[in-house]
Amino acid sequence: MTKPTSTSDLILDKQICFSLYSASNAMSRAYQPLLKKLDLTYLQYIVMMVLWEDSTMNVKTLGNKVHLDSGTLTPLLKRLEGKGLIIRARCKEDERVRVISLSETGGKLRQKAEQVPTDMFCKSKMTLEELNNLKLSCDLLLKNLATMN
Amino acid sequence: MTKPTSTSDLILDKQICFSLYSASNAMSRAYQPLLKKLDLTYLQYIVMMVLWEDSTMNVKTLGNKVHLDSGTLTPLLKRLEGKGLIIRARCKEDERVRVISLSETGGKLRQKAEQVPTDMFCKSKMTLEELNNLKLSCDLLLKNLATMN
DNA sequence: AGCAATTAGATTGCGCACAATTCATTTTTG
DNA sequence: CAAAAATGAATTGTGCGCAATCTAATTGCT
Repeated sequence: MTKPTSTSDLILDKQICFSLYSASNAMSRAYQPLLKKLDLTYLQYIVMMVLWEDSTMNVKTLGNKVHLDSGTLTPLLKRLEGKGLIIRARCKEDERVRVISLSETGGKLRQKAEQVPTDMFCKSKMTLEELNNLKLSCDLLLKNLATMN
Repeated sequence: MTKPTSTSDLILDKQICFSLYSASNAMSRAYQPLLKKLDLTYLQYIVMMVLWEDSTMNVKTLGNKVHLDSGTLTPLLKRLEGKGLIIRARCKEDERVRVISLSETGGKLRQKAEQVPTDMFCKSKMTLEELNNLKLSCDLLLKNLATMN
């Protein structure tokens, strides 16, 4: 992940991954004051966004969309259920499957979230080109790292 | 953080931050098999790297370098001390200050880590240009988000 | 000197991430 | 059709991140 074949690559300032990691943490921190108004964490916001697009979904499908597994999602979904934003039902045809769906309250929350992306765009102080390039790079890296062992 | 002024910006595929977040998670996951040989987590590896560059440092300075505070670092440093990789001393001149220094064992671990950056570079399957651009974008975003409230 | 303000770090509590395991329910197969 | 394999989700345990609070030591102020 660092320019190879120098005296040593174990130098913090050379670490692309560390930049990525720090930027991701900073991003999550920057979201927090905006999401506090919605009483959501960043990941909860992401999950709600998925459900605002498609209001019913099992845990597996959701996990594929957000690149996370039940170990992370199950407790998170229980919390969203506790807030009354989603309903965690069982699938009649296959009792193993947990069907997640948006509740009335959860649907209404969408309006309050509409301003969040614009606010974050302003906070970033970056141009659309820069941000789009960043997104393309991240998507490529994600894809390359996913198709491994 | 998303292209503004469309019907709705609350679409997962438009979310730059979600790409960043997912790439960061994937990166951390990809490091894990490499770092398992060193018995280090990703953040522990980063902290060790800082100490391999400069073997003695207080918690504050370390925190500034890795963009994290004592809430994260104190327990992590205790774990590294538990593994015998670092020493957590007190500063004689100012008893509040915790002086972190590399132990003999911690210093020796550097050799085993030398191959990690190259291995990660291969895993990324990206060019140096792409990675450098990604790093520049991340550093810029981090800087812009840091200089806020 | 004496007290307030500041500073460095530790602690607490919550919510992720994620590997590993477990459990229950299908599905496959001999 | 019964045993084995696979699947979807839940559980367990560890280690972050981070806000908020706390403690102890130092510095500033009068």
